[in-house]
Amino acid sequence: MQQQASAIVQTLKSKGLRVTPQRFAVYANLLSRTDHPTVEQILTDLNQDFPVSSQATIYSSVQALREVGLVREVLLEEGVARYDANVQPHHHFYCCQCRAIEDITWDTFQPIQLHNLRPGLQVAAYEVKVEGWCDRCSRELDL
Amino acid sequence: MQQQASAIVQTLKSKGLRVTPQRFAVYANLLSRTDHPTVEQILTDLNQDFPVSSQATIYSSVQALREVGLVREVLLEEGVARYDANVQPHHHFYCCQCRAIEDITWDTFQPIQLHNLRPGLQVAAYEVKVEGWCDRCSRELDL
DNA sequence: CTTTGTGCAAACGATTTGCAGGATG
DNA sequence: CATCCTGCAAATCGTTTGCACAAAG
Repeated sequence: MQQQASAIVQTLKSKGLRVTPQRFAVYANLLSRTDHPTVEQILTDLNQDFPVSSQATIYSSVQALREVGLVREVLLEEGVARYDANVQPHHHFYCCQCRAIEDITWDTFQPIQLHNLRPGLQVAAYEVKVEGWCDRCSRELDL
Repeated sequence: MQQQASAIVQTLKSKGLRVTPQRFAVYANLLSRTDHPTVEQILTDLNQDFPVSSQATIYSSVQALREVGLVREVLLEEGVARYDANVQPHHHFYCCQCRAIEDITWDTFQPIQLHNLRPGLQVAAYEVKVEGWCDRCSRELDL
């Protein structure tokens, strides 16, 4: 998932997006991590050393990236949207304790029997959402 | 899922909840519908003819019902929490167009192969989230 | 009569929006 | 140079909270 800067620029252009330092930084940041950060977390990360982007711009960048299919929104807990540059279909594991989110590769599970759904429903996508405790948290809680 | 008023009262009491008109109304309302309403929608529905409850009280009722396991929160779209009195495990279908939510019974799909998950993860629950278009919307959109 | 719930309004936090400059293609 | 983006601040919207009063057990 790691890409050269020039490759990222090409990707953005190929989707018809103007390449700005802020948009580049947001997408590069999302590509470099797998923890599905919130806008707040991206903001903190980007502006760590010196100001790179404002919060409003991160919202709009994420929105733009989402509209062209380079980023997906992940809704697993109340109140915050998280973002993911991995747009390949995959499932999610959510730790109820530390709230970490972990990807589960698509072929971990056998395909769902969508033909068992009642007729009339048109399926665009699906995913399995698994909840529980990650290694560390289950150890700390003695499960 | 339809229950007598007295049965609802019994259920609430058995969970150690004080029975108030507002709490009763919220739970009865959730039991009577399968569309996973938001707090706003419950409020509108309850106060249709005459005032029954305030918004803040619905939030707190839903919270109380959730804590004793009579109601579950459903997060399928950004920005709003929806509530469901069906606490049996089941899956969800979400219509991207009209935003309707429909339950999918648990045995529609074969059990997920949880043992394929990487070791260390403790699973508490899972569900399949299916997205697409419902009958009406797929017809209107000519899919 | 003690404890808990209700309703109002104010507070909050995530997200959106309006708008005046500024940068991109 | 026309278009789109950025950043700021104000606005919005769902949800939470503080508090005085009321109701439940």
